[in-house]
Amino acid sequence: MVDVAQLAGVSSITVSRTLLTPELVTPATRRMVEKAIKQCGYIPNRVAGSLAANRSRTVAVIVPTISNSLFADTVQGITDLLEAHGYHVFLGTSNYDIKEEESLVSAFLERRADAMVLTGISHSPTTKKLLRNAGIPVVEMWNLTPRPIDMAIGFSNFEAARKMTLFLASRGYRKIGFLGGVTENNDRTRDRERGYLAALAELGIAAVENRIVRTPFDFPMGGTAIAALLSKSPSLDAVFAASDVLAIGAILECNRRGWPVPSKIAIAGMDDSPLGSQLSPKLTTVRIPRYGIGTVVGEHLIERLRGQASSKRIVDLGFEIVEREST
Amino acid sequence: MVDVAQLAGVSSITVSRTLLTPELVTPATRRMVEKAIKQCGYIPNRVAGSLAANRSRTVAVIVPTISNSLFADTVQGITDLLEAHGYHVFLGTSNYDIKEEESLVSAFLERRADAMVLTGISHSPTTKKLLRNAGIPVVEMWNLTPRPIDMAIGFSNFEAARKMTLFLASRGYRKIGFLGGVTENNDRTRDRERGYLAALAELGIAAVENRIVRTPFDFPMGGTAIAALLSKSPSLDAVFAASDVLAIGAILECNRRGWPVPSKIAIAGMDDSPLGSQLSPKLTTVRIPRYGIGTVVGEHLIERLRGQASSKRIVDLGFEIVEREST
DNA sequence: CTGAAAGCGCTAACAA
DNA sequence: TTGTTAGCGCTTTCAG
Repeated sequence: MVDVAQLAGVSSITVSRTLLTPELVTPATRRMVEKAIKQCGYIPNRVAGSLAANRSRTVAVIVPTISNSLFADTVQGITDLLEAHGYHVFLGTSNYDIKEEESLVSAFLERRADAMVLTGISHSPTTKKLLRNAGIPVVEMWNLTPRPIDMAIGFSNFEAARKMTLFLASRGYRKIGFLGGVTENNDRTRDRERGYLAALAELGIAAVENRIVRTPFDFPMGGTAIAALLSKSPSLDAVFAASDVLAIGAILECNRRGWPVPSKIAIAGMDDSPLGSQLSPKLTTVRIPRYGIGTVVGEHLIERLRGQASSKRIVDLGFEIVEREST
Repeated sequence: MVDVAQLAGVSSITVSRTLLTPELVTPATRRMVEKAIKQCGYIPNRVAGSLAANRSRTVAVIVPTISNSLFADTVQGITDLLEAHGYHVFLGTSNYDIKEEESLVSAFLERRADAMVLTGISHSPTTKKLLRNAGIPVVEMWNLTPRPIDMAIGFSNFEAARKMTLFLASRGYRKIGFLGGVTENNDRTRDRERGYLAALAELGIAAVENRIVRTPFDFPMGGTAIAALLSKSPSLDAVFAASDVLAIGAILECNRRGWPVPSKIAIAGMDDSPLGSQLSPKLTTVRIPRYGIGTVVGEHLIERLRGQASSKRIVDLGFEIVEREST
C-alpha cells in the first residue's frame, strides 16, 4: 500500500480510502491511485485490514451436511446474498454432531467471523455461551424457537408436520404411518415427529409404535422403510414421510413391487424436492423455502451488520401443503 | 494474550507457543497457561496470527453452484479433509460465469487464502495470471488438462463420454442421440459432447445435429428434451445424457408416456446419482468419485501446504461404466 | 526451554 | 479532502 501511495504521490491512507470509501476521495486523486494500483498489481491484504478494523467481512455458516440439496440450496441463498455485499462465507459441516458444531463455532470465532449461522435450535451449552458472549449476530435457521440465541429464521417443523397429518386425515386416511428421521440432536426431525403425534392426538387416533419407522434420510432407506412398515402394519392406508427423500424412495419401491399409490397406500413427503413433481405418481408434499431461507438469513445479517437493530428476532417463513397425486 | 500470559506468569510468546507448538513448552508451564486460558475465556485472534505469520490456514473453494449434489459432495469431501487439519474453507459460487469466478479469485486472494480450488479448466486470462502470480497451490478439479495452472485433479470427461458411447454401440445401439448441457464456459459439458462425437466418428457413424439437444441440467428439462429428441428423430434407439439429472428426467417422462425403456429407447446417464439405482428401470451410468475428488484435492493441498513438493500435477481419478437396466 | 524486540499491512482517530 | 500517529494482536527472529 505504501508503494502504491508513493507511486500515486499520496499517503497510504488515501489509498486505503479509495479502496474502502472512494466517495471521500477527489475523483482526480482517486484516478491516480487506481492507476498506481493497476501498475503495481497491488492486491490489498484484507487480513491486515480485518485486524486494524476489527471487522472481517466474513460470515460463518454451519450446516449438518452439504451433501443434501436442502441445506445446499440454503447455503447457495446465503452466499448469493452475502457476496453481493462484499462478505464471504466460511462453510463448516457438523455432520449432525453438536460437539463438532461446537468446535466449528470456536474455530470461526477465532477467525473473527462477523456473524454466525447455525442449522436448527439444539446446540451444546458451550456453543450457546460462546455465541452469546461473542456479541455478533447469530442466526439459527430451519426451525423456530421462542428463545433463540439471537435470531431464528425458518418455519415451524412441528406445525408443518402437524398440518400435513391433518391434511391426510381430511382426505379420509385414518391409519397413518410415519417414516421419520433420526431424532438425536436433530430438532427438525424431532419436531416433525412431534407434529405428527400431536395431529393424531387431536384427531383422537391412538399413536401406534409399529406404525413408525425411523431411518437416515436416503433413497434406498425410503424403500426399505416402507416395506418394513407395511409388513408390520399391513392395514396402513397412508404414510407421511418426514422428508421427500424418504417419500420418493418409498414410491419407487411401491412402483417396483407393483403396489399402486395412492390406492393401496397413500404417500406424502416434506421439503418439496424438485424430483417429487416428476415422479409417477406425483408426490404430495410440504413446500419449504429452501433457497429463500438463505436469502432472508443473508438480508437480516446484512441489516444487523450495518448496525441497524433488526426488525425481528424470529422470522417465520411458513410452508405450504402441495397436494399432488400420491395422496 | 497478554492477560493470559500475566495470569500464568509467563510472557505472551509462551502462550502463543502452547497454542501452536505445545511440544516446545515444558508440560508444567503448558498446564499453567492452559489453566489461565480457560480462566480468562481467552479466544485467540487468528486474524492477527494470520497477519503475523503470513499464513491464514484457509482454503478457497469455488464451484459453479452448490445446489447440485455433484459439487456439493465434492465440497463435503474437501471440507471434511481440510477441517481435520485445522484449515477452514471459504466457499464461493461462480454461477458458471468466468467473470464471477475471476472476482471471487481476487477476493479470496485479498483474504490471503493459502490455496485455491477451482472447478474445471476454463478460466479468464486474468484469473490464470492472478493465480500464477499468487504463488499458492491451485487445484483445478472435475476435469483434466495437460497444462493446469498448477494441479488438475479429476477425470477425463471426454474419455468418460467417449467410452459410454462406445459401450452403447457395443450393445448394438446405432442411432444414438445426445442429451447435452450448456457448453459455454463449461469445459466438463463441452468435453462430454466432444467425447460423444469422437466415439461416433470412431464407429463410422455420422453425427446428426438433430440427434443432439442441449439444455440446462434439471429434471423437468430431461423430460422435455427427450420428447423433443424423439419427435425430431423418431428412429433413435438410444440416448446418452451428459448428466444423470437429465437421464432421470428422461426416464420419468418415458414412464409417464408409457414408452418402455430400454425396449423403445435405451437411456444412459453420467455421474451416478444415488437415485439412478432406485428408478425403474435402473439407470445405466458412468460412476464418478464425487466425494473422492474432494478428499483427494484436500490431501494434495495439505501435502503442498506442508511444503512437500506434490507427487503429481495431474491426478486422474478415473471413472467406471455401470451397466444397469436402462440399456 | 523461555523471553525481548520488532513488525506483519492495514485502519481509527484526530488534526490540518 | 488529505495526512499523521498510533496501534490492532499476534508470530518471527534472535538472544539468553
